[in-house]
Amino acid sequence: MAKSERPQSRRAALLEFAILGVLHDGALHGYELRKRLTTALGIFRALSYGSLYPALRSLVESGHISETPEPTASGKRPRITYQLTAEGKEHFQDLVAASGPDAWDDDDFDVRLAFFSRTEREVRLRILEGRRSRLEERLARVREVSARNRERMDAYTLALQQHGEERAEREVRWLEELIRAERRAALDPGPAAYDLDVLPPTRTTPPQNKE
Amino acid sequence: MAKSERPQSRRAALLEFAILGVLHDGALHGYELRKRLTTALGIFRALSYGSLYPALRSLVESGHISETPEPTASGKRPRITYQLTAEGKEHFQDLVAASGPDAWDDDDFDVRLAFFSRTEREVRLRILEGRRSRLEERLARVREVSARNRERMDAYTLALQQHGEERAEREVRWLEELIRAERRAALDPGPAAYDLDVLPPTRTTPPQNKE
DNA sequence: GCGGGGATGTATCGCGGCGATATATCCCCA
DNA sequence: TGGGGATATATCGCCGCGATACATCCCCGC
Repeated sequence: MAKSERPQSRRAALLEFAILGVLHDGALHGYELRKRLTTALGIFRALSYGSLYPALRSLVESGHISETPEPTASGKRPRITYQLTAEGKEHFQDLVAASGPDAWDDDDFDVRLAFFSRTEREVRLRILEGRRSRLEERLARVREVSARNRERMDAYTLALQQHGEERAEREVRWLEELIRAERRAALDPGPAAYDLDVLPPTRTTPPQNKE
Repeated sequence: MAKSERPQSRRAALLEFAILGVLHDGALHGYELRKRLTTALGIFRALSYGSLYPALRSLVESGHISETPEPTASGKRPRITYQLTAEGKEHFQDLVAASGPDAWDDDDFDVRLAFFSRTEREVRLRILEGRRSRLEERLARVREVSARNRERMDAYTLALQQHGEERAEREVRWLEELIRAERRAALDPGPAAYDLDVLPPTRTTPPQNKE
């Protein structure tokens, strides 16, 4: 197996994880890969090529992906498609199986969730619950600050504060719904019909079609 | 007036704006200033000294703030307090009066909102409305993507997508409440009892005290 | 059929923000 | 008396991001 080249910063490690995940179902070239990471998955809102291409190069060097120049007809403009190697697949499985203590940070969590359908149920539950308690800690801290100097705050700061709290509460409730669904699916029909379609409609607002 | 030294990157300009705003009601030293910017205001979640001190230096050089070493009793450990200069106050007034086309970006908006009580009503309304349409654009884009490949998405991506949509919808509603309140206060009791206590309770969930 | 504009596509560079780290003082408590 | 934690100032290196460059393809107007 190729040497693994510590993924330097936490940010870069996350990006590499996301790349492996996206590449896991199909080879892509950089441009399309970037679109998947930004538009489709919603993760990495504005990913720069100045981050993407170095990350791809690093992954090639560490042997997790390989690049193949694709000759388009005659002999000009070679597009480069990237695909997972066997080591890359293996490495992704390792990463997706481990729920490190970072898996519930904001960015990390979104990426982990994006690959939940390739994650074991046990790990999914651990991540969801970790995320929930992380969120509850944060909420408690915010509430405490808010209570301590409520009278010193002007109306706008107060409004922002309350909106923040409400958003956090909603996310906790959303997480609890996901957790319940996981638990239900884990016990309900025995080990059959795995992984998909286990979620109830998560929409908590009535099906209003506004505007 | 001192030369103004273009604030380089957008991020740095935002930080300088926030510093001026916080310093506007009282001189502070760096450590406390950082706490205000992170804990209290919620903006700049994790502001590094590697950003703060250079920004302070830049503001001193441009003449917007001044630093005074504070001798603590004998002759050791001089704490440095920073305060606005006349130019700094003036500059902050200019910044708070202008609603540039960036005022409705995520980070920018939070900072602008934090200083709303020192912002004229007209500008407040423009910023709130700008933010709302920005959010609606984003929501429309997300919805469109979501509709285009709903069947290709697994249950988890779908759940994440829906949660994101719902959050955006809520924020739009929250903004509309703020806008209504501004409009009401602008017409209602004539020009008296300005600026504060104009907001109704923004909490939209019933006052449940959970857990 | 020609040329402009926009999407597709690969690639690099400089600037500056951030995390880590160093250093120092003060104060509380064991 | 010394360890631990809050307070406080400061810097450094790494690397992520925005800008930019360059090239191809294709559609549309005229």
